[in-house]
Amino acid sequence: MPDQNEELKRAGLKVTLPRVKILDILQKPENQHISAEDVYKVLLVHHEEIGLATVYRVLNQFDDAGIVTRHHFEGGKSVFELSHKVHHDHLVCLKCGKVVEFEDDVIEQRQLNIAKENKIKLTNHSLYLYGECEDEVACENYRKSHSH
Amino acid sequence: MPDQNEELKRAGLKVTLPRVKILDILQKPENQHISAEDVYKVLLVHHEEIGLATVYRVLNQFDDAGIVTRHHFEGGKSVFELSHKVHHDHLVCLKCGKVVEFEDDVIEQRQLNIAKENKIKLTNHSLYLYGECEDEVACENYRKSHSH
DNA sequence: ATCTAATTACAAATAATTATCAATTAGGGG
DNA sequence: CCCCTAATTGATAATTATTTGTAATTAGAT
Repeated sequence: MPDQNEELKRAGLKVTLPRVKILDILQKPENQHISAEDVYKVLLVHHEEIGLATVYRVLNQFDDAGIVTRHHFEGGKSVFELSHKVHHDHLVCLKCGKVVEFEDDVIEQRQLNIAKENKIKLTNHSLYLYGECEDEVACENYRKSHSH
Repeated sequence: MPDQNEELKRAGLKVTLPRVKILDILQKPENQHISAEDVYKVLLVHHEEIGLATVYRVLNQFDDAGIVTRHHFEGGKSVFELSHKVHHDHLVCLKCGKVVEFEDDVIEQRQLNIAKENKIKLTNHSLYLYGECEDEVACENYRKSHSH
């Protein structure tokens, strides 16, 4: 019994094919930050007959259960990633779409200070850095190999 | 000739009633971070017969011209604010919707370092802190007076 | 005052996401 | 192991935020 199933049960969710399959997809390194639409596309490629509405529903359930985290990157649509134990922020290349995760204690601490100064209890935050790879060749290669 | 008109001309936009009116609304302190929908509602209150599509179009033109800045706060819809000369980030109370602008040189500097370490040239970033007012009475009052 | 390209209003289109609901299924109890 | 029921799913309609097409209107140069 893979511990994927355990994770679902812990969240009070029945172990169903759509949920296991979607969890599978999220686990793959190349899908670390993936949109609902793209999850759906991967399912199609695998010939899994799972509706788009189900994908959205399952991702929302995973978000509620803390299994995934939802991000609002530039461009309108949400992307999801498996929740990590440690908090981190994101650095995104706008040309190739590469996402680098980082964590900076100094920034975290300053944020707490700023919230405190303004008498607001911090519940969460979002920090996204956007830029362009300095190595253009690597950037272009990445873009090609990750275009859906 | 108010310098609002100058601002429009500088951007290569004709001085029309919808654009002047919308710029007017954005100027008001209570509308510093306002959605297209809410701009439209304010126009309705002022009995201005300006279509919602026009509001969106004008805000996009203002964004292109650098007159306003678009933000993607939590909750799906974009909000706009008049572009300030100095960069700043935002602290938002999720209960009353109050927005505090802040600027932190230490955070800015760390961001540059992180981008550099990852060989990405930073073009822009978004940092939003979300929390809840510690003064619940003030929070509730703010919410009431700003509910659209 | 005239003319033309820019702009507008309105309706219809689109994109992302959510709700509805009948049909199906996981998994506990017998 | 089978049955039952509540949970889940798929298909589709509905919603929300936003954009686009188009015919009519208007700002501002000539």
